[in-house]
Amino acid sequence: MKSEIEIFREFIRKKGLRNTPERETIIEEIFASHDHFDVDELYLRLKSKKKKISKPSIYRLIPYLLESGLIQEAYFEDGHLHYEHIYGHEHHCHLRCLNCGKIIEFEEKYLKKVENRLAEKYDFLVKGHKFEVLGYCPKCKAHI
Amino acid sequence: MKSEIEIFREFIRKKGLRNTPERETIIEEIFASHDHFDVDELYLRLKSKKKKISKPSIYRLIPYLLESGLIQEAYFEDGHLHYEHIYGHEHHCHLRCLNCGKIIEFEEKYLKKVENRLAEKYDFLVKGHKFEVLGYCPKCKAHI
DNA sequence: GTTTCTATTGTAAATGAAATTCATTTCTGC
DNA sequence: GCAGAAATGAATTTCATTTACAATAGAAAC
Ligand SMILES: [Mn+2]
Ligand SMILES: [Mn+2]
Ligand SMILES: [Zn+2]
Ligand SMILES: [Zn+2]
Repeated sequence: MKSEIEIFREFIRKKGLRNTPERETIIEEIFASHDHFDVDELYLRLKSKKKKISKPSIYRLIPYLLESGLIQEAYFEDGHLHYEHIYGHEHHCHLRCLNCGKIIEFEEKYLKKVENRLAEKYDFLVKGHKFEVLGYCPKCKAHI
Repeated sequence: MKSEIEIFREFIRKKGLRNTPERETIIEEIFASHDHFDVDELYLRLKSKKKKISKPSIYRLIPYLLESGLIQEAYFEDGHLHYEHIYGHEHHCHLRCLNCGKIIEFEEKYLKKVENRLAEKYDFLVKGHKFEVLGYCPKCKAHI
């Protein structure tokens, strides 16, 4: 299986664009962890490792990572978007704590059937779904 | 069944807050239509009806409408939040066109069972869920 | 290797949604 | 009416994201 960076290099070449050390650095940092991420947090992680990457470079890269199928938008929280890896990851849903943001991932195969039923019923070309269950985690529910 | 405005008056009184003509005007406008809405669109609707309500008054009212159970966040699209009525509405999910924003609402009773299973398995206090199916509507899928 | 073309970069400025400040107004209970 | 507290609108601020622009640097052609 190809690595994320190989997928990206191929994608960027096919589009007739250019790869750069900055892009490789950002991608390396994103995929060094398996966690969800947001732009600011990623920027600070790079900064703390003395990698001088500007925020616009991150913002400009994200649409390409989305288009190449390496990441997707996971959820909108605290006023900004959070992303997650998808290349090489099984599709999954999120159980999210409304207080502390804790995320638990789970599978729910039935939803694929719902997609198919809707596609037929409403003549939609269905591309996917997002299923989020919201609530309070064990720690937080005690204090609310 | 109580009207939305009655629910709101009761809520605001119980909190020891005050109702105002501005709030009544905003609430009247929100519930005059059954559609989803966002702040800017609501502001413009009020403006076009010569109702001089400031945007901050709308932004300040929304947390109370959420807290009182009259509305909820529906989805994040085009850089801002969209809301929907919930008081007197059956819970439902959304099929959304990624191109034109068209929304189709549908029911999926099975998801309540998923909630219960997760609550037990992960010791969460579950408050609800969001299930969005994304794709392209009949009109848009022809042009993509 | 050099040239040439143009995508990418970082800095700075601009946007736009949402929140906040503050002086003024308006409720509400006494 | 009066006092105290809450709400208002205009203006300002904040913060995420985007854009402008001049300098830089891939990469393809020579
Ligand atoms: Mn995830
Ligand atoms: Mn709806
Ligand atoms: Zn929590
Ligand atoms: Zn459409």
